[in-house]
Parts: sequence; C-alpha cells; structure tokens
Amino acid sequence: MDAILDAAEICFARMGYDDATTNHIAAQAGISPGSLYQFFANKEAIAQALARRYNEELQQVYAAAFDGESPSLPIARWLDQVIDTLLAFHGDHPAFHILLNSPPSTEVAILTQDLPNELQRQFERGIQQRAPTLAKTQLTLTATMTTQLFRATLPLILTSSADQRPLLVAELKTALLRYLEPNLQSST
Amino acid sequence: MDAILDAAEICFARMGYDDATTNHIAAQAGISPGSLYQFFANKEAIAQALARRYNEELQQVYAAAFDGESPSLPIARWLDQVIDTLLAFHGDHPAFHILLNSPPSTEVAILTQDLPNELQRQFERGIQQRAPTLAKTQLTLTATMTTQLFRATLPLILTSSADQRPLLVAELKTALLRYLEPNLQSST
Amino acid sequence: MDAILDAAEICFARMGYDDATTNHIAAQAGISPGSLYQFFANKEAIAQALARRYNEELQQVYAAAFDGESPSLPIARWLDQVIDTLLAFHGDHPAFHILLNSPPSTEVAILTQDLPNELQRQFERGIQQRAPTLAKTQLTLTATMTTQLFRATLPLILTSSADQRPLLVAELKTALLRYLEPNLQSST
Amino acid sequence: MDAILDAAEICFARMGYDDATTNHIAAQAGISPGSLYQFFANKEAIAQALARRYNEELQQVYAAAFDGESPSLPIARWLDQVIDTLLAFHGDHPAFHILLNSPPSTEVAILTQDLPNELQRQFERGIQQRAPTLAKTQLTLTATMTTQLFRATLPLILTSSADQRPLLVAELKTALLRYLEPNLQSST
DNA sequence: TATGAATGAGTGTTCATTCAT
DNA sequence: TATGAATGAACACTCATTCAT
Repeated sequence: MDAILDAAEICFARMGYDDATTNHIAAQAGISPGSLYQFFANKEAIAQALARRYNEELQQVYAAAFDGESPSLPIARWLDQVIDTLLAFHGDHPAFHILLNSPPSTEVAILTQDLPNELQRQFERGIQQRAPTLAKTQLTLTATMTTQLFRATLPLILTSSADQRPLLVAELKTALLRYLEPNLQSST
Repeated sequence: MDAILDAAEICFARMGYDDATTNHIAAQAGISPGSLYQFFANKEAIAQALARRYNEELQQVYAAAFDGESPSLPIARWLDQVIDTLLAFHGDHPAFHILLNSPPSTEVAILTQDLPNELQRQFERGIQQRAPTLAKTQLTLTATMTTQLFRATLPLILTSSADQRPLLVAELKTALLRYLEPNLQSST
Repeated sequence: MDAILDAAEICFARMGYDDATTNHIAAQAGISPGSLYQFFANKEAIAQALARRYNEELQQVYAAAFDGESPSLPIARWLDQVIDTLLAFHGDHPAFHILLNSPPSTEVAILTQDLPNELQRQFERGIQQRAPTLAKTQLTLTATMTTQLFRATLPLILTSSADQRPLLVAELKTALLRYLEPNLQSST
Repeated sequence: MDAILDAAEICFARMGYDDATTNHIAAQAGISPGSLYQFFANKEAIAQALARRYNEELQQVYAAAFDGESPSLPIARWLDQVIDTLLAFHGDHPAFHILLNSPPSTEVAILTQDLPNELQRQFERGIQQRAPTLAKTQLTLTATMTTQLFRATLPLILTSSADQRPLLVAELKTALLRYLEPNLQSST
C-alpha cells in the first residue's frame, strides 16, 4: 500500500525512525495497525519499502536530469546539478535523509542498505561516464567516498541556517570536485 | 566509575547505543542497576561521559603524535598519520564509531555532541597550522567536511573485509588530501 | 473500560492508592498492563476516572434520596439520611474513603480533587435549601466544614468495631446538626 | 539523634512523607544513610519519633497555655486559645500537619497514630475540665470529633490565601463551639 | 560507632506485534 | 480482508535498606 509509505514518510520525517511507532504510521495512513502488518512484515520492512520507492524515483529523477547529455557535461556542472537535484529531491521526499543516515537496523551491516547503495550506483554511473577507463575497483571506491560525504553532509545542510546553507552546499561541491577531478585527467 | 564506562564501551560497541540497556551495562560492569545510577544520572550521561573520556584520550593521542613537529609535517604525511592514529584509536576504544555516529540524544541539537566536535576541533587545528591564512569561516567549513567524511567512512572501514580495508583507508586519505591541498599556501 | 475501574476500586480499597500498582490493577482486571494504558493514560487517570464514576453515582444516589421532598425535610432528618446514604454508598464503593482522603496527586492543588469537591457541592445544595438566605461565602465555609468533618471521620467509622460504629455515626450527626442548625431560619 | 528528627521535619514539610527519601533526610542531617538506620529501624520509625517529639512539645505548650486557669476559662475563649495555640505550634513545627494527616503506614489502623491520639487527649482534658460529669464514652467521642475536624481543616487553613485564612479559622472555632457547648450545659 | 557504596526488587510506562472477530 | 483491542516482555529509573570496611 502506497498510502502506508506516504504515512511512514511523514512520520519518519517528523520524528525520526525510532520515534515513529507503527501505530503512528497506521494512524497517519488512516488504517489499523493490524492492516499495516498485512502489507509489511515489520517496521523495518516499511523503511525498506520506502527506501525502495525512493530508489525508483531517484532513478527517474536522475534519468530526467542527465539522460542523453551526460558525457558532454563537464564534471563541475554535473556535480552542481547532481547535488542540487538531490537536495531538491529531499524537498519532495522529506524522509530521504532519515533513511539515508540512520540505518533501520543497527545489527545489519551498513552495506546492505538499499538507499545509500542506489545513491552510490548513481554516482558510479556519472563518474564512469566521465572517467570510462577507471578500473572497476577504483570506480566503486570513488563512488563510495562521494556517497558517504554527501550522506554525512546532508543532515548538516538540512538543519543549517539560511545563510549557512549555501556555504555548506558550495563546500560540499568543492570537496567532491577536487576529489573527483584527478580521476578524469587520466581518462581524457 | 571507570569500570562502568568500560562496560558501556563494550555494550555500545556490541549492540549500539539504543540496544545497550542500562541493565546490560550494569551487568557487564558486574554491578547492580542501582549502583550505576549513583555515578550517572542517565543512560545518556553514560554516553556523554564515555565521549568525554574519548575526547581526553584523543587529545593525548593527538598531542603525542603531533606535538612539536606539526607545521613542518607535509599535509600528505600529516593526513596519513591522523587517519592511522584515529583508526588505531578505535582499536582500543571500540565504541568510538558508535558515539561518533549515533547521536546519544536525538532531541539535543546535533551541534552539542561532544565527540564529533572535538574531532572537528583537532582537524581544525591541524589544518590551520598548514593553512594559517585561511579565513575562520573557511577553516570551519573545511574541518566540517573533513570530519564528516571521516565519520561517515569509519563504519565502512570497520566492517570491511581485510583486503578491502586498506583500499578504503587509502581512498579516504586520497579524498581528504585532494580536498585539503588547494587550501595550503606552502604547497602552492 | 468499567472492568478496569472495578479492579482499581478493589485494589485501592485493599492496599491504598500508592501500593496499588498498575500491574496489580491490570492483573485484578484480568488484562495485561499494556491494555490498561489503552484506556487510561496514567495511574492517576484511573483514580480520577474512578472518582468521576463515584461522583456520578453519588449524584444519582443523592437525587434518589432527596428529590422533591428536600426543603420540607427538617435538618436533623436530612442529616440523618445524608450520612446514612453516604455510609451505605461506601458499602458498594469500597474505595470511596481512599479517593476522598488520599489525594491521587500530591503535586496538584488539593482543590482540584473531584470527589471531595462534589461531596462539598452536595452539602452546599442541601444546606442552601434549608438556609436560603445564607451568604455565598458563608455557605461555602459551612459546606467546607461539613465536608471535612465527614471526610476525616469516615475512615474512623469504617475501621471501628461493630459496637463503636453506631456511636461514632451518631456523634458525627450530632456534631453536624449542632453546627448547621444555627444557620437555618426556618428552625429558629 | 535529635538532628535526624530536625532534618526529617524539614524534609517532610518540604516534600511530604512519601517524597522525603531516607537519603534526603540523612543528607539534610549531615550524616550517612547508614547512620540513620542506627537510630531508627526504618523510615516510619522516624516519623513516629518525630510525632513523639511533637507530642511532648505539644504537652508543654498546652501546659504553658492552660495550667492553673483552665476550668475558669469559658469554652469560647478556651477554644480560641487552643486553636490559635495549635496553629502557632505549626509555625515552629512545620511537619505537624503532615504527621497529623498522612498516616505513615496506610496499612495500620488510623487509630494507632501517636500524634492525633495525643491531640485527642489534650482536647479530652480540656473538655473534661469544662464538662466534668460527661461520661467517659461520650468524652472520648466528643474529643474524637473535635480532633478530626481540626485535623481535616488544618491543611486547608495552611494552604489558604491570606484573606481566606481568618475566615476558615473563625469558622472552625464556630463549628467546634457549637458542637461542644451543649455538652457543658448539662454539667453546669 | 559511622560510613556510603551497593543493592535489587519493583515502579509506571511503552510499543512492535498478534489474532479473534 | 480488515480490524483494533490485547499483548507482555522490556525499558529507564528509584529508594528503603544493608553490610563490609
């Protein structure tokens, strides 16, 4: 049920994963807690499904933004657009940073998480287009670092004041640009 | 009681902040739950005290590693040592990444967190020594990015396989080096 | 759930407000502690709800006993019936004296207590009918004294031996009669 | 230890019997909780000892106020002085109303309490002097009612506003006077 | 004798999950 | 299928009392 995920999104965004009880989510969705468990095995499954939905929309957004023109777009402009797109994405998907940052289950390895993985895959794709000769291992590593810096910086950006925010965003782009640029030189 | 913090460290490392109950910690420390509350007002107070202990040891470790020779140490070598020192620090302080990443209290502003702040301060100090003309605002931003990348990467490094780990560590150093280098005058 | 209030009544009567734990009450009601909190936010809310139930039944009992004939009933007979009615009420509501005497929340002003207030209101009504010219201030004072004497005497009556009890009850009526009579015009 | 009782008095007055923990009392007395238990078997014993001390001081105060002149003092003036004396007594013994009203142990019959008993004995003595022919049973009953009304009214008086207080006190005296006077007539 | 750290059973309360209807 | 009342283990925390020092 998509309505459940809508409700979960609102609840997660409003009070975080832990404080959003399944009853909160059910109430927000206008259904009974019992019904919720007919669609999702447990609370974590809801978060995973929401992450999956974010994944799909993220792919669409990414495709819409970069399809066709990708390789020609210089790295600086690409980064600019990617970061701006992701920040805009958060506007419509207010639980984005929650799912991206507080792993629903602390006991499960952080690597099994859907949302950061998809984000990493998108970064990989963009990087690969601009550095096609980069070895697979190196590509993964590069995308990992990129993902982690974005992921860690997002909450800071979101909670920053109106005048701090652009500084943080710019610095994030600078950091990523400096990091990524050298990888392109060798592939030109 | 230091023994309580030792116990808390083990529990936090083993099961994370939330799942480490005060009774778990008390049992691990070999005391009763009541005794625990003679030394710490709260579960959160335990985490804060542990963070404080980490802070102090971190300062000592940092001082021991960099006192005297700091400004002369080239940025690449400094980064190398800082990261290696921090990773080694985690070996003796297995809850380091927990306290660095999962904010003990979600209700308190993210800025009041002791441990990430101290880490950022150390990065700030190191960066300032190598880029003394950097504006205060820029220095803070730079240290923020540095801290966030380390903080976000740490769990990945810790859970990575033996052959992946050096790659991740090296990539982290590379990312930070590329990001920080342009800020230095002496390296121009 | 009325069954919870029934259980609370038994527990309060048996062991007082403080010693009656929420788990006691739940067990007595044959439900789980969690269920109890679906109906009542607090332990105190249970006591308040029970007081409210007492209030309502008290009003019915009072109405049944005195409706229509009230003003004509001489003060002595009225007092007789009021006290007897209240004592009989306790037979069916064994936590009456607990709620009347041990304020559920010590932190809340003593004036916010439902049950003594309602009792006082009933005394006020009865007194006013027999002394219609009494000033409001004096009426309140008079009802206050009446309420307090009854309230303080109730536990004594309840724990007194079979041969002591009628003496205590009679003396209570005498004391109230002597106190109230001078306020009446019709009896001058 | 008298110092313990001083401390208990302060604690009981400040936070009531239940909220005054034995550690509070020990701290207030400047001793360790362990030492406290060398003088008193348990918390209730402290309250009882304090009640006993109040009893003794009450007897002295009563003796000072009424010795010698007693029988000649008219009932109205005697009541006036008794109530005023008791209210003044509370000024120096701020836990008076606590011990008089909230029985330390709810499980023990209210009749075993020391302080109300002593108060009742004093009332008995005063009444007996003014109604020497009163039967023992009746004397006890009369003193009981007197005690209970004072006891129940005391907290009201203490928490009342400055302008309400004299009204309450006057009404208490009136109520007692009206109740007691008829007992004197028959003995004149 | 005095200490005060230690106790541990117990408190009110929560919430992911279930299952009879 | 949907419900929502019921669950009950678990939580953070308390405090009268003890006992080794």
